[in-house]
Amino acid sequence: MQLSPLVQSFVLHFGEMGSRWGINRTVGQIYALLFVAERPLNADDLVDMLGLSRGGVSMGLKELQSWNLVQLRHLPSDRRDHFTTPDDVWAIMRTLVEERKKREIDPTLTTLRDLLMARPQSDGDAHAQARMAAMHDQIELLTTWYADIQKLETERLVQLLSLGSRIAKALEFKDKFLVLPGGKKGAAS
Amino acid sequence: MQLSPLVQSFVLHFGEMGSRWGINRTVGQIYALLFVAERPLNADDLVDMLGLSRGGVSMGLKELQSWNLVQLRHLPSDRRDHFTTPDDVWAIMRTLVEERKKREIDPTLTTLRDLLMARPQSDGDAHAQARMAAMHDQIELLTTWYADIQKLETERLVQLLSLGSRIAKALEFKDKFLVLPGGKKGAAS
DNA sequence: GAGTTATTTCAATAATTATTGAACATACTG
DNA sequence: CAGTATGTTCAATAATTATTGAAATAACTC
Repeated sequence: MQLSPLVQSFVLHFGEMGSRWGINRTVGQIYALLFVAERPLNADDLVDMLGLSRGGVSMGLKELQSWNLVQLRHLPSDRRDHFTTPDDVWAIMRTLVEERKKREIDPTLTTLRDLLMARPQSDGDAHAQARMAAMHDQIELLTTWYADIQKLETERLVQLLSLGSRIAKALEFKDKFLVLPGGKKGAAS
Repeated sequence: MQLSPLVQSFVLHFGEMGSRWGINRTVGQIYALLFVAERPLNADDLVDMLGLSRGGVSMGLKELQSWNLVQLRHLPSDRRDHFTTPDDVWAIMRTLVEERKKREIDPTLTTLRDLLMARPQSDGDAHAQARMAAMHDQIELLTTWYADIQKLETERLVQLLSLGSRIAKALEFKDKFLVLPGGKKGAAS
C-alpha cells in the first residue's frame, strides 16, 4: 500500500530525526506511521507501507514496546498483533520523559552518589567532589520537581504551563512581603 | 599525567553515557574532565590525561564549543588555548536545554507547521493532520512555557522548582472558588 | 624568513550500529 | 498431524560514526 504525500513527509521526517533522538530510522518511521494512522496496524501493514524488512519491523516494534510508546492490540477475528500509539499526546510525553530519565539521568545520579561517598585523596579530588555535588544536587532538584509535577492531571498540568512565569511574578511579590516557612525573610530583589 | 581514581571513574562514566546522550565517548570524556578540573586545561593536557589522539581532542573541543558547553580561555604568557566549563551548573543546564531544543525540537515544529498548511487529500490525511496538530500544540505549549521560565534568575527558578506541585494545589483552590479571566468558571474537581 | 609551537583538517581505518532475509519457533486450522 | 499463518532470532552485510595520525595551516619568536 501507498502512503499519501502528507503522511509520507511526516514519516520521513521522523525517520531522519530518529538519529538525533537516539532511535534509528526504522523505529522513527514505524512510530510516526502508528501515530497518525486511523486504525491499529499490524507488522505486515508496516512492511508494506514503509518498505522495511519483516525482521526490522519486529525489532522496531520490540524497541517501541520497551519504551512503552506503542500498545499491543488484538482485533476481533484476527490473530495478528496490531499496534497503536496512545491517543493522548500528554500521556505520550510523560512516557517519553519517564523513559529518557530512566536511561539518561538515573544512571548518572547513581554514579554521582557513589563517587560522593568516596574519601577525597587530594585537593583535586576535593574540588572534583564539590563539582559533582553541585551537579548531583541540581539533577536531584529537577527530578524531584518532575516527580512532583508528574502526578498532576493533564488538565491541571496544562493550566500550570499556560501560567508560565506569571507564577514567578507572584513569587516575587510573596518574597518581598512574606516570611518563608523556614523563618528566613526573602531578600527583596 | 595520571588521573586520580575518583576523577577517572567520573570521566569513564561520562564516556560511556555519551552514546545515550548523542555525543561520542571522546566528547563525553573531555567534557567530564573539564567539568571537574581545578584549572583551565589545554589540548595537550587532555591528550595526556585521557590518552586520546591530538586530532580527536581538537574535534571534540570544536563540538563542545558548538554546543556552547565549553569556554575558550587564555592564560597570561601562554598562547595555547585553554578550556573550562562554566562554574554555574544552572547556566550549563540552560545551555543544554537550549541546544537540545534547537537540534531536536525546532526542526520538527517547523515540519509540523508546513504539513498543517497542506490541504488534506483524504479522510486519512484529515485524521493525520488532527494528530499532527495535537502534537504541534503540545510542543508549542511546552516551548513557550520554557521560553518564559528561562528568563528567570537562577535563584527564582530554584525557588519555583522547590515549590513543585504545591503551586498546583493553589491552582486547585483558585479553580474551585474563582472565576477565570476568560469568564469561564473552572469545574470543581 | 627560518624555525618553532599550536591547532586544524582529512584520508584511512576501526568500531559500532542498522538492516536484511532466511531459518527457526510457535501457535493456530482443518 | 500436515499445512499455514504469525512472529522472532540471528548471522551476514551494509551503512554510519568514531578515531587516529600524518600532513597542512596558522601564528608566533628570534
